[in-house]
Amino acid sequence: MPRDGGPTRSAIIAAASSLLEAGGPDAVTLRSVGTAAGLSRSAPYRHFADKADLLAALALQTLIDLAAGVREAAAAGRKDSRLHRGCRAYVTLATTRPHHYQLIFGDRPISNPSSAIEAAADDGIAAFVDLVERAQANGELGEGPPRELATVLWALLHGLAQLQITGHLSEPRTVEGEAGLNALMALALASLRS
Amino acid sequence: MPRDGGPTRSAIIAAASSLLEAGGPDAVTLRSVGTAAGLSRSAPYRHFADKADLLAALALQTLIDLAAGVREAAAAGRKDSRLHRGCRAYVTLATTRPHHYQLIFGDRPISNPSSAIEAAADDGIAAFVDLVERAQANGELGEGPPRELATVLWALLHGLAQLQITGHLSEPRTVEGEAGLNALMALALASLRS
DNA sequence: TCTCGTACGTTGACAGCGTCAACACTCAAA
DNA sequence: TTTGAGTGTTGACGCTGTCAACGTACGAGA
Repeated sequence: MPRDGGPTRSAIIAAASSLLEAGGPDAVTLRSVGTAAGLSRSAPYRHFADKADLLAALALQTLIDLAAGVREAAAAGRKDSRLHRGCRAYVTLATTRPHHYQLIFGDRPISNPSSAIEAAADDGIAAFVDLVERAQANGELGEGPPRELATVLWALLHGLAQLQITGHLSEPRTVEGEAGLNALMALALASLRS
Repeated sequence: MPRDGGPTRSAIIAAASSLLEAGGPDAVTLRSVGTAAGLSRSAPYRHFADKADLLAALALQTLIDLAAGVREAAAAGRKDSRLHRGCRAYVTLATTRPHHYQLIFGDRPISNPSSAIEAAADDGIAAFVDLVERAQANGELGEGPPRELATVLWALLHGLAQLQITGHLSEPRTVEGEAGLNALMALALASLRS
């Protein structure tokens, strides 16, 4: 019976997170997670229903961090527009921790699509809606229903990020490296100007 | 030592494909694939280096089918523009066989990113470049480098498809069902008009 | 103070998995 | 006829997720 925010539970998630970042999904076994958290192999079962449940918790955390990162980057700095800063932050966060990001969009359905995950995804969309509305207000984006436009924006950024993560953007196809990815994003935003 | 196009190899791929479509990635074990192909459990090892290699072959086939489907839909019918038909075909193909589609963008890197996969991805981009160039010619899309615009278009469609597959598009967030998805796509294309 | 239930952690065990080694058969080329 | 490559089989291995059984610490109620 999982207690909500116990320190052991957090330690387990942190251990899984480190293993995932360092070695990819294959490195995350319940045994290695237990060991890395200073526990023994099936201790995670006291805090998570199964492995999928643990990974879902990690995906949830990633989703929350992503939305927070977008808001933060949009609010801070003044080099270019809020819209650009927010979008760049999303793609950068995704490509910097590719395995975490892939967790959110992996094939195996998130075992507990409960309130928490739903709320986090809603919050992510809300961050994009905010970007869109402000961009529309200052003429950076054309008219249109903000919620739907925000979804399109999310899809676009997600597509770019994942194409990059999976290596489908490399030369000789289109672009190279982070600079190329940013250029592509700028082109996309410019095209959306309408 | 895998022979190129042997019938047994094709049977193994077909068996894996059926299992994947019917039961998702967890249903695809080398044992079940062997059995479904009328062979025994480690027969696939005569035709594929390992499981990842088999799945890569399936991903390759999916990528090829995808590009062909887009070209075909773009060429046939006259209800709306080539651009719309091609884009709708991509999203429909992706969401109709979600597990296959997810194979292409899964976390585990494709083991043999060899000429074949590269060529298939290149060909997919080429199909989108063609759509973009024709759309630019008749004013449906604004100016801009076709190759880069095609990549943006691919990213957008991929994002929409995968958001849909993973359930992130359902109400109460944005849209519901295939009709909603198509509406979203139309909105995106209209926004790209520039 | 004693008791007891609950949350937490451990070890032992199991079936299923990917994988490889050893072996067997088939059949075209020498 | 021999041979070698290609193709298939079974046995066995270590690793994995998972569960049952067991131990322990500790706060609440008698």
